Amino acid sequence: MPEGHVTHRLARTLTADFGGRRVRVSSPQGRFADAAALLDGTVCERAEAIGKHLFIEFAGGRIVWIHLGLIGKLQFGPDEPPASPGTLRLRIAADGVRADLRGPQWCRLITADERDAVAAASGPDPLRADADAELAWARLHRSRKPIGALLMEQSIFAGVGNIYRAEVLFRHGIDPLLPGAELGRATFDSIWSDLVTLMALGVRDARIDTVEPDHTPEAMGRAPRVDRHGGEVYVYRRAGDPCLRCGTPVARAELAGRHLYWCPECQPAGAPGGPR
DNA sequence: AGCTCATGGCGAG
DNA sequence: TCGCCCTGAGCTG
Repeated sequence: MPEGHVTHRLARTLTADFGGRRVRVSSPQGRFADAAALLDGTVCERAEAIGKHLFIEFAGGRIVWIHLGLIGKLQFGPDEPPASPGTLRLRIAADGVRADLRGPQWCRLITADERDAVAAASGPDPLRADADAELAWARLHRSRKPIGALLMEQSIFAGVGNIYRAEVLFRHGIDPLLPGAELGRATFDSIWSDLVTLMALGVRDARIDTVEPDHTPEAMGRAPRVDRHGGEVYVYRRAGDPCLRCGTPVARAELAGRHLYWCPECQPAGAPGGPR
């Protein structure tokens, strides 16, 4: 479920549904039972996202820190008995609405100080107004690691995940293996501003769409193909498919422990990228 | 019914 | 760099 657009959207929905309300909190699975008992019947103040971290603040300075990891989900629905309580880590409910958390990487009760420490360790988040892009540039500019790996580092681009990494590199014609130190300032600026735009659209639409109108399968005379993550993309999980710009088969390789997808023609070795 | 994979990240080696 | 954790969908048999 999770790149940064998901956590930001969840924070918004949590605040809208529960902010300022007295809530019921439970952990049918039992793995968060002590904390749930402490929070049950208290007021949920608001929720906030920093990159892929989600913080739900309750009265009394108690904060639930959630990281969904690769498979975690937070789903909303009417307040009715859970279908499979055995996997339900956390439920928050009020006024007939519920939020159900399953399979998170972390779900812990923390203090404001601990939340601040997580925030301090996080790099700038393109979805936050307080993001300092200069910090990302400084860290990236100093590194010999490939830009395709740096884009996955949460201390540089908080909230960016495997889909945005592949798509933003494609959109700017950048060789994923280009070392960060060899990336020009103008290319960095175009990456950053593109992430700001794309991720904000992701929050709005609850899906990742990256394909420009003149490259859509319709415009290119090809069969449409929407990935099961829900959006229309250039290269992510499209290995072997013809590139939507040039027709060259999309390539796939492992980088930073995850599958990376790119077009060998549009992003040739050594390509420094730049605005397109 | 079982296996693999997934928008992630940690700790051990 | 690898193994591991969490859950569920989409395959294969």
